[in-house]
Amino acid sequence: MKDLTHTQRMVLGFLKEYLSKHGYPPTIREIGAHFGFLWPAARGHLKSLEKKGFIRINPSRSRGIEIIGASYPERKAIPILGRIRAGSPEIASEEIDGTIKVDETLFPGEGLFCLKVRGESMRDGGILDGDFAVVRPQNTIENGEIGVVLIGDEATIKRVFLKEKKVILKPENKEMEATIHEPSEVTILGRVIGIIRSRV
Amino acid sequence: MKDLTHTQRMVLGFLKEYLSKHGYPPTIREIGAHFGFLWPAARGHLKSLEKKGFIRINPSRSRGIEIIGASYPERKAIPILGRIRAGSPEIASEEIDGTIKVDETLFPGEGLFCLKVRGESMRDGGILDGDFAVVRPQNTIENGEIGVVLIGDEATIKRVFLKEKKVILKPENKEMEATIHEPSEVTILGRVIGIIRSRV
DNA sequence: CTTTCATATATACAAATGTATACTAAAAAA
DNA sequence: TTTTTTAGTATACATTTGTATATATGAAAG
Repeated sequence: MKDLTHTQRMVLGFLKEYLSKHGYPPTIREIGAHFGFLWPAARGHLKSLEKKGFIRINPSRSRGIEIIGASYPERKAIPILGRIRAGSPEIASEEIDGTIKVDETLFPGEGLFCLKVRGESMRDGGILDGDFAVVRPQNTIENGEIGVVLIGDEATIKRVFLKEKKVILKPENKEMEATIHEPSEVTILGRVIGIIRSRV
Repeated sequence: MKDLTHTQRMVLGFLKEYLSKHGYPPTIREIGAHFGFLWPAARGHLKSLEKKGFIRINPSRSRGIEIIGASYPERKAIPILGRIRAGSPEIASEEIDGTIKVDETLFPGEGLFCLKVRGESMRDGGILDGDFAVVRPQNTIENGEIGVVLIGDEATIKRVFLKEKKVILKPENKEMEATIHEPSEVTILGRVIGIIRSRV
């Protein structure tokens, strides 16, 4: 996607702000008035934004500006799992401790779930005790990614390496040692695609 | 809140559907056309919906229909600021790079904003490059909390200590040194109350 | 050096859109 | 019964709003 000029970025910012404030987009004249220039100039910026793919202008419709990608982000509730039952890919409702609602755009994908992080084992990787880890369920994982792994009955978050047919689970903490496992011992539940921390 | 008639409920439903589909509300004529009756009838329904408190009609504004309550349910958009202008407590629209929508319950408070973290200075505190820091604006900060501080023209995130009438800004990174400032040199913009990280 | 693009003013015009009023009719409320 | 609310049709009008074009300047690109 092409770069925006300063003015174009400002106009796009105003569009988003106006939209979230009023629930409908501004008119071309309102945009011009906000920035202090005459409105035909605003139209030029809108045309540029459309050409660069940031917005869509519906011809002849008043306020017919759609912000592409962010128009009306579908919000989804991500369930927070207190415990993970061995071998169950689907989420049982009794395991849901609550939900967190976040932008679809921020964490895309289906079937996401959250885990509350316990312990300091991933501290050096920027994952602290009490954080919520956003997990995308998947059966395999790329070498070196942070995954949610089930060992026996317990789910842990570790950086996962695959080496010589062994699974190496490496904590991001200098005081802790990596553990080596047979592939049959561990089950990959998913990849950590995000962290949400609240320290209110 | 008063009950709606069948037609009114239908109209309200269409409003929500149209809004989520297009990103902007329908015109009165579009509402009428959708239901097959002439548009002045639709205006009557809108007036009723407004009187009963379900929508707000902005006079003389095209598509100026706001759905009260239901449209933006218990969710707030937190603006992402690209840069922070010195000395301006209020948020200028040209500085908004986008928004993140999260639960009110997760990050309560008014006037929150987000900053995209740059650099490794808070790495050991679990704040990584590229994270979004959720900031609650406030003028003072408790000793040892993580704050957003303006030095000159630049905003940085540091752990803030107040000691012997000096302000100590301590990076959470063993390779970096704390800096000591006169209180007049620094402006406390807010406290970091959360972190959102997306590594999709 | 010429062309293009970004930015902006100024103006004319057509289309879209909201406002208002008159009228009818059935159902609900007083 | 009488009045109010709901639900329409029909029409006129003013305002809002988008479209288009001519003009100009400075910066960037070729």
